[in-house]
Amino acid sequence: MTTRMTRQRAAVAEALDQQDEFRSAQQLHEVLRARGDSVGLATVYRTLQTFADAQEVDQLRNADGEVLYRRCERVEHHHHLVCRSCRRTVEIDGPTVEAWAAKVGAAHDFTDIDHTIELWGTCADCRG
Amino acid sequence: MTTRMTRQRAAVAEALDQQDEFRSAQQLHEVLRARGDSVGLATVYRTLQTFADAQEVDQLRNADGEVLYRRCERVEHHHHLVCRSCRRTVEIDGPTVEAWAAKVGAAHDFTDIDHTIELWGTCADCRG
DNA sequence: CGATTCATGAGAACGATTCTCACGCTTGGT
DNA sequence: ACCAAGCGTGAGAATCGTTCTCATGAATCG
Repeated sequence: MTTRMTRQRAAVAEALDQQDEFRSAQQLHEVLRARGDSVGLATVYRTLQTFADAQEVDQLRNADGEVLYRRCERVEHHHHLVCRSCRRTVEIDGPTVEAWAAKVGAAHDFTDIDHTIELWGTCADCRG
Repeated sequence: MTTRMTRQRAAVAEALDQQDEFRSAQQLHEVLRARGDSVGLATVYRTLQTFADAQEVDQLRNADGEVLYRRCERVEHHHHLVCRSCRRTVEIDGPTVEAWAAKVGAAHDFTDIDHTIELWGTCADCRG
């Protein structure tokens, strides 16, 4: 076996599902505490990392360097357009960018190309 | 006044110019120490931040979340293709991606679009 | 039911970065 | 050049997100 089902993992998964936007491990920990499903902070971190490794959640860093997690609609590879202020997120499909990234990498003889492509902006609601 | 010229700032700028690849504040601090131009770590951090704010150096985060700095050839906006292992860097021009990012942002009614687009790969030399 | 072994949690440890604050040096004006 | 004014500096403390430690708890398999 490699992954056991525990009360904690179920709780983190559920808390994650209730969120619409990207959240930090600490925020999710707080959500869990508020719900009464107390889970240790270290466990929240570990669980999120496990989910991310299994590609069950998406992960990105905000400008402050904090890691944020979110369970996205689509499982396939995609990018995000995130509101700087409320974190409202739009999942983006970028076949053009993917191709561009691959081409640029090949052109310079780099392999195993990986790309970090995220868009940040201010959404209509946060503009007043 | 807002920016004074000090021995420390000159030293950091010079150390930065001697580097071909992206370096962390701590690495640059070490470079300075090795050269004999001792500068406090806090000052290195502050100075790099100042340079970055003035867009005199480019800044990005590696997978570990560390911030890396580099004085690039071109001053205009561009992206980077960086070798994961040796950090060899290629400056990339991405008019297509820029346009794509702007269009996607507008399509979802987000303003002040900012994008994080960096490519990571393994360069020819690091492949053996 | 038990044994095995992964998972958990509290707190310590870490590592990068920022802050504090007294002292020093650059600068602009004279 | 000389000085006053105030930004810049540095050593170490403080932050803060994240990871590690390790004894204890609980899924899972037979």
